[in-house]
Amino acid sequence: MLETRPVQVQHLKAACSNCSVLELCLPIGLTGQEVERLNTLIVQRFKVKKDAALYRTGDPLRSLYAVRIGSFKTSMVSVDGREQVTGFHIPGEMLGLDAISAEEHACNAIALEDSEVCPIHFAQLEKLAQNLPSLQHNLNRLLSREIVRDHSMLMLMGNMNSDERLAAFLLNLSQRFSIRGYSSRDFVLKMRREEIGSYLGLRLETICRGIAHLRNQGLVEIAGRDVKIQNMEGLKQLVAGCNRHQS
Amino acid sequence: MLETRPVQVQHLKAACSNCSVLELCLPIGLTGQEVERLNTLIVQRFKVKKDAALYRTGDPLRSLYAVRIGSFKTSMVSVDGREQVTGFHIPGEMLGLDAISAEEHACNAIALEDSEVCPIHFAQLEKLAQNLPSLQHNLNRLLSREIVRDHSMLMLMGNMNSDERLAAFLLNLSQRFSIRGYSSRDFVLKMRREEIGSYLGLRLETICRGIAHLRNQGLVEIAGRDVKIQNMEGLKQLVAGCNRHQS
DNA sequence: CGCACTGTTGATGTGCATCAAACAGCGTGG
DNA sequence: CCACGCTGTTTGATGCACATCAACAGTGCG
Repeated sequence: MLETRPVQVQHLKAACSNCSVLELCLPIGLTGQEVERLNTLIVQRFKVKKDAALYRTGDPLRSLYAVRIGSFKTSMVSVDGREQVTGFHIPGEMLGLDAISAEEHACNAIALEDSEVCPIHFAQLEKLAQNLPSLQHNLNRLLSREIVRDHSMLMLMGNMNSDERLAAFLLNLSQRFSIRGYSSRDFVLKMRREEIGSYLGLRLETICRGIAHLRNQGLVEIAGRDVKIQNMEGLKQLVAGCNRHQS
Repeated sequence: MLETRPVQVQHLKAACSNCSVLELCLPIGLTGQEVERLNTLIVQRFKVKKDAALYRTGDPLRSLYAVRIGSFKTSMVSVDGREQVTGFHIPGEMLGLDAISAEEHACNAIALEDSEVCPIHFAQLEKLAQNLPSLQHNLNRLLSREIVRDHSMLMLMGNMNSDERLAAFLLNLSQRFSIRGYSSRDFVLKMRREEIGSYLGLRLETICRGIAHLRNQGLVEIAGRDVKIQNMEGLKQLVAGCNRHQS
């Protein structure tokens, strides 16, 4: 399907090698034989119903999870019940990286729709990675990429106003859908306004108003959860002042 | 200086095995022999003058850096010049983890005072980690811990008011100094009010006012950059509603 | 169909940003 | 030695962006 696919994997049936999100998760850059070995880690994929938890804060780390189908939010909940959404995850993205630190999950992962994941047994993954340098390297990069992403979110929370945050959010989703092979201009939000708000450090009403602002500027057309981006460049300009740069 | 290639740990002069921050960085849990091998990665420690950059955004990743003496801030700068401080780093803490992702640094690291670091050549570290499972495990945990820390910051930015943020900041520093063997009630801020503000998503004036509030409540005594925590429990209660918990 | 959930829009309030001014510390040079 | 400028801190006055409160409309599911 893609040129990044390693050789002779077409007969593998159950895991990474015929997984549609192959190139986005751990196996990228591995040879067919190496993928085959990674394959052995994956006991069996499973489904998670909408609104069900894939894991919860404090659950012991058994596996990392690659999202195959559907989408998830990860969130922390304070003792007084306030939720902070820390991320949204679409197919091809990894869940559970924050659990490696203390060997227990540090957030909740909730399915935003009926979804399916590839569990990757972590202890076995670490063991296998000892013998597969490129697998280890990919895991390192995956962890580091999450750190970079979080730092961008801190920049957003610290320096952007509400409209800029919303624009940045939509652009980010757009890019990730694009990488996945979906339309970058036309997609569906699987999360509620309140969850977007929590993620961006805003109230749900502010999200609604931000949507209205972007619509009035002709940048997007958003009806309910259906998004059409009408002026990608305009959106980028809106966020432009806040991107990091050299020096 | 490329001095010794010693065989026994007690003879080592230049690296991990006699480093005062040994237990906090990568070598934790390694055997003496393993530390010796890690040792070979460290070409030579070096000093960074106050206000000088250890690295800058876009610099190629050569090494990770363990802070030995002094302190650093890491920050991203937007094209219109606004700075977002993404972290402060004291001795025993690692710098440069966000560079693994793209093999170039994603932020600036600036010394807050005259400081000293241990560079750890990353390519060699990865290679060595192939043969030292516990070293690889420590690196994984280090990366994951940074992710957990960033998620806590997102919670802070999304859900806490200015006084709570400041209290959380002081408590966090206090705990880290405590781990390092320094006083948890009595320490010096090496950064300016403006940098604290950037880190917490607030203006410097708001930091000053927050300090006044905490002082008026008898929680702390802060004069310039000298901090004395007078009511640790009170500070914790102030932040309490915002800590993550099970479920 | 009806009820619960989600989203939209308006009116009002407030926490923090912004603007402004004074002060403290500190090194420099007359 | 003090005068001076520079940087960093503190405190006050004012304004604004977003939160909060409230009413209502749209959506979907039992």
